[in-house]
Amino acid sequence: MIEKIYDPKPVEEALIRAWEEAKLFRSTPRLGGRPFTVVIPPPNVTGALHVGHALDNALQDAFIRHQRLLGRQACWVPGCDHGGIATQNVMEKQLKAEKTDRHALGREAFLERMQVWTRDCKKTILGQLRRLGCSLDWEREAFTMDEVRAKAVFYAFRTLWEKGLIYRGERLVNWCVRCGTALSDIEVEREERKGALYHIHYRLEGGGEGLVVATTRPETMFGDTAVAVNPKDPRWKPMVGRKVLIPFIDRAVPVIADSYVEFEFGTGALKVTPAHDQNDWEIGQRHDLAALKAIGPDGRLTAQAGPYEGLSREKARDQVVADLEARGYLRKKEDHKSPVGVCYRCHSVIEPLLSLQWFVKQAELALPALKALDDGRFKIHPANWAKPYRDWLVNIKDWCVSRQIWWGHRIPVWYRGDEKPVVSLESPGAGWTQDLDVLDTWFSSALWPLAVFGWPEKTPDFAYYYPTATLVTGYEILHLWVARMQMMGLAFEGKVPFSDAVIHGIVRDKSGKKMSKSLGNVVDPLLMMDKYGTDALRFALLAQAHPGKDIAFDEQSVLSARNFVNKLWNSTRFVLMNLPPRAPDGGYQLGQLPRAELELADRWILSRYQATLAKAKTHLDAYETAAAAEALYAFLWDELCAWHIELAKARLLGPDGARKDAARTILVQVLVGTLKALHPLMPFVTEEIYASLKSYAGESARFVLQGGYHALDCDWSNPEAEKEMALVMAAVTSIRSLRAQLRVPIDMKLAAVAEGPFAGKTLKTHHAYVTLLAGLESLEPFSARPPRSATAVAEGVTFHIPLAGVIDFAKERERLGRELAKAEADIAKIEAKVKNPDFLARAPEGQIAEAKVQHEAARGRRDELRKTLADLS
RNA sequence: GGGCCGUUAGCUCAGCGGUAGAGCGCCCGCCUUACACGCGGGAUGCCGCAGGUUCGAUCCCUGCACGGCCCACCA
Repeated sequence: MIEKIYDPKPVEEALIRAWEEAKLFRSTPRLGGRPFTVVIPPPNVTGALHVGHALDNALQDAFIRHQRLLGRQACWVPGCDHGGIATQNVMEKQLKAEKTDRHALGREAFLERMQVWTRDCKKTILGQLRRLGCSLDWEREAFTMDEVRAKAVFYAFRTLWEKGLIYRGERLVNWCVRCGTALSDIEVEREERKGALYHIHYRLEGGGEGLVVATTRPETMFGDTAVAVNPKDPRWKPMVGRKVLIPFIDRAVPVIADSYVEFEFGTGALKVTPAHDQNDWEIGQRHDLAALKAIGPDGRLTAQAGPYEGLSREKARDQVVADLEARGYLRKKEDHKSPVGVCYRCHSVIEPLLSLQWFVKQAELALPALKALDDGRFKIHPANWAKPYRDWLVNIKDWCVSRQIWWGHRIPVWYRGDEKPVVSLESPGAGWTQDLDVLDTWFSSALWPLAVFGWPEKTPDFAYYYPTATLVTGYEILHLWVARMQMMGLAFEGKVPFSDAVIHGIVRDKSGKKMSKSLGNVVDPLLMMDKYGTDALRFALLAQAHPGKDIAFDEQSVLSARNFVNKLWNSTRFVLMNLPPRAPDGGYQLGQLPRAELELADRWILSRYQATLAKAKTHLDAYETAAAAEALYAFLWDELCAWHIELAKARLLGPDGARKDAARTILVQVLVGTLKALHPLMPFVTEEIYASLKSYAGESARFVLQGGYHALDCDWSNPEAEKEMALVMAAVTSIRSLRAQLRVPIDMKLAAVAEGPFAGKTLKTHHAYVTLLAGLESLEPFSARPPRSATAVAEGVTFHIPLAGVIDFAKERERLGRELAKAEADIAKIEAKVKNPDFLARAPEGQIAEAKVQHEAARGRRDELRKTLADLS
């Protein structure tokens, strides 16, 4: 450990191996205390991990390590999700590149290929999680489609079926033409697309003017089974009850009255296509209309469309519009923007399609989840996500769970002729055929916290680890996944599957845009780790992960974090350089310090140290990594390194003895304590450093996690020392500022004279601090102002530094002028308060007293500056 | 249409009732032996707009504007 620069790669590799060999993250059921259990949001086996995963898992790892350091038994379960449509799409792309497709391959062969792909992909993903430093219990690896999970899925399906909560029926569903499958409502995203509103003339049956409907989807008109108008619309009232003819095919449909229709929109007349529009479907239900399919599952027009049969939706629209126009049916075409549903996996436009699907009834399942939220058994962090979560549960609709793809859990229902279907994992016997569909991938995901512990078997693991503690995930799957886990967990076991959900934001690119392959703005976490080290990437992400907020990811932040890692490394290097080769028996302990005799820098840093550890703990308890990171960063860099280490140097370089040992003790203890506090955020460098420091701290644990957080031997908080040190710091800064602004070379040692109300005490006790840090040669109490001197005014103390022949006094006057202006601005602000009778009458006493002190101080400062300026003129 | 979040230094973002903060960037000076992945110093802000509450508001309340996200059946 002597390199000037920390080299992460070899350290990380060695530690990953060491942790795993020591089974450091292994958890088994044991007596006493509830464990802190977390299940990983299983990444889809679609490829490699992205920065979003890095954030999600870094957060979980931070929380898990934090709990372990607090002494809690913790368990973090790894695994992957088979990822249904998403994964099948990846494979289909591969096949396409090979100029073939899944149908040519056949179901069996296709699934075999999927298995091979899955195996490789899991390996990649879990390897990446290892590299990220994730303290997962590797022996618990689970997969949503492995044998144990398949049993859970079957059991869940059967139980819901038996309770009458699963049914099969022909409904209007969201159909993705490209993926060739139905989707649930929440798998449909809305996108604003430019289109047109077409005004189309429908003639009256038997002659007559008829009416004009307005539609964005003329190609669906072959599926029309009515035209609807508002019952209160005087324009169309006479038409109600008559019949109009669909252009080209001349099929007659009734004009009906339904209050769903808006007066103002379009022409006030709506063509009703129950088989291809949700609203039309509902109107159809109310009026007992037939649902005619004009578009098939392949996205092409059906025989209903007569001459247009076989055309794709898109081509049909163009053709129909052209023909309408040619034949004089098109009365008007206006630009129209409307939100259309698109597939969340492939972004092609969703076709509402009438088809036979499996559904899970939701209303009944949602109630316990609502109750758990309302009575606080389930908490969402940050809390503002609770409302959208709640609203969704309240307005929940039945969940379409069947998918017309191959990759997934096959629906365990078997059919034979007209017999009643049988729910079974295996074939019930000869002649039975299984349902061709598979279950929505989110069905198995919803069971994840149950299934990873062997449920529905009553395993010891399940008894011990379920329910879990905290779930960490992004807000984009709050409904898709979080809500469904709550529903399932409560439905099957009567307990919330996790008591807390931590909802984080999305990692976006530098300019705030969502990362996507097509935009080419994706950040590869592996590349970041290669360049800057894992700790740097983790720290950069965690330091920006404010609850629920998106992160605009800039590589610069990783570089800053890398610098911070190096800062920690070098402070350790410095401390080690100043320690004897071998640690004393029992190490350096704070308890051995002569408390009463500690010098200011020590009392101060211990006070700050204690406050910082408390702050970091509070923030991590509340899942706020950014605030914890900031507190530790500021403490280590701006307090420990910038001031305390500088002040300790004198003693460390001096003769052996009690003073040196005190300095060593404090440095060792504070550094080890800080490093442990940082460990959840950056496990590698802290582990590495701990190994070389622990003996000096009198610790024998092999790894940080085994040692637990540093416990303080007593209360080191010391407001007086903090106040006094602030004075020293202000004094040093003011002299440094003077030097810098007047270009006094750093190696030129200055002789100074100090005066002021606190000067006596400050000088006497802390003479050495100011002398050392401000580059003074001598510092004498004020007896008389030396002639031709520059002046540094800090709060409560004024330094006069003779500099005749060194500096330009015109410049000094200028500088003092700036200082004076600042002082006067301060006074003005404070006076506005102190001279306000209302403030004096109504503000709390402490505030008034404080303001008066500030006022006095500022005035003293101003007077000092004025006097000095006068002397120089 | 409903809801949520944001609007603070050039950029990215903290702070959320008592004289405006960080990181990066910028300017000046330093290889001062832990660290140039560093050290010292400096500049920069109508804290979105308008009202209100308060002795006092960047912070609380109400409107408004702009941006983003989620939900939603105007074809």
